[in-house]
Amino acid sequence: MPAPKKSREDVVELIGDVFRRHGYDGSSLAMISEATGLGRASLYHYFPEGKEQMGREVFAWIATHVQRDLLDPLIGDGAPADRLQAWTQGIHRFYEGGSKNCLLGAMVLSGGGDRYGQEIAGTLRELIRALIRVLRDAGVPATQARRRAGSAVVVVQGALVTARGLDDKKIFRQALEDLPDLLLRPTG
Amino acid sequence: MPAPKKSREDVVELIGDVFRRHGYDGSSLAMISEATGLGRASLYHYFPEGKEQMGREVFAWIATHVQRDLLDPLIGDGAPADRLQAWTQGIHRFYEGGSKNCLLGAMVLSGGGDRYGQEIAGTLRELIRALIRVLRDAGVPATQARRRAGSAVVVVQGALVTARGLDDKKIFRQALEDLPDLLLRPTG
DNA sequence: GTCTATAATAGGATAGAC
DNA sequence: GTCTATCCTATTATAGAC
Repeated sequence: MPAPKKSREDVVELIGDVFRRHGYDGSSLAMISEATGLGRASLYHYFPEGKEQMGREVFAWIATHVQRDLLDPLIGDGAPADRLQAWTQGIHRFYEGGSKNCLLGAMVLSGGGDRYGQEIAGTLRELIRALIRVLRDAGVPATQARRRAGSAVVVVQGALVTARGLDDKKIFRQALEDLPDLLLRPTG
Repeated sequence: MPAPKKSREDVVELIGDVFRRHGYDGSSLAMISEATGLGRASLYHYFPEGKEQMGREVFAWIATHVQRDLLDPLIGDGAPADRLQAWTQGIHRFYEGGSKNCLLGAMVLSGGGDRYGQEIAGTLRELIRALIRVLRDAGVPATQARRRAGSAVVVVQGALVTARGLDDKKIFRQALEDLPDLLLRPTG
C-alpha cells in the first residue's frame, strides 16, 4: 500500500471529523495525529499555528461544503417543494443519515463557540436566509417564512443532537422526512 | 457579607452551569473552583472522586429537576393541551428562556457522552414516553404519537443549540410557542 | 516532510498543616 | 473544611537532525 497520499483537504476533513466527535476542547493532537495518520511534527508543518489554525480551516471547509451541498440546492430555480426535498437529501448525505455530528453544534457546545462564534452564526444565518427565500417562493407569507426557516434549522440541529444522545438514527431520519411538509403546510 | 453558605445542592447546580457552558472536557477545575467559590482542596473534600463524581451528581440533580419541572406537569390528569402548555412553560423556566444550555446536549457533544451516555439516553427516553402518553390521551394514533414525541424533544434540543449558535433567544421562544399546536395538529 | 527529543504549560489529583 | 504546596500526567508546541 503506497501511502494513499492525502491532500490538504482530505486532512482538514479528517480533522473536522475529530472535532465533530469530541468537540474542540476534547480533541487532542494525539487524536488528530491518529485520525490523519500524520505525526505531530507533520501537523505543525501543515498548520504552523496549531490547533486554532486547524479549527479555522475546518470551518472554511465546512462553509464551502455547506454552500455546495445545502445552499446551492435551495437556491436553484425548481419548484420550492423540489428544492426543499433536495436540501433534506443533501442533509441526509452530509451527516450520513445522522451518524455524523453537526460540526457547528459540536463547536458551539465544546469551547469552539468562544473562538469561532462569528463563523458559526454566519453559516446558520446564510442557511436561514436561503430557506426564507424558498418558503417565500412557495407563497408562505414573510413573517411565517422567517419563523419556519428558523425552525427548520432548529429541527436539523436538534435531530442530530438527539440522535446522538439516544444513539438512534431513526429519529433523525423521521425528523428530516417530516420537514418539507411541515414547512410548506398551509398557514393557519 | 457572612459567606452565603452554599448547600451541597447549590454547589452541584453551580457546577452544572459550568458543564452547560463549557461542556465536560472544556470545564477545568479552575473554572469550577471560581464558579463555586470553593478552592480545589474543598472541591476534593466534597467530591473525593473528582470531576467524574461531579458529573455524576450533576446528572442526578438534573434527573430530579427534569422530573419535577418537566415530567410531572406532563403526567398530570388535566387536558392534554394544558399539560403540554405546562410542559413548554416548564422548559421555558428550566432553560431561562433559552439563555441556559441543555446540559444533556452539552454533555453529548463534549466528552460526557462516552462517560454518561446511559444517563443521558435514559432521561431523554423518559421524556419521550411521557410525551407519547399525552399525545395518546389527546387522541393521536400510536405511530404518530411516537413520531411526534420524538420530534418534540428534537425541537427543544435544537432550539437550545441554535439559540446559542445564533446568540438569539427569540428562535428558542418561537420554537417553543409553536410546539403544542404542532404536536396536536390533526393527523393527515 | 517526517522523526526524535524536549520544552513549557495546564489540568487533575493528593498530602499535610491548620 | 480550607489553605499551601506538590506530584503526575497529558497536552500544546518547538527545535534540530535526517
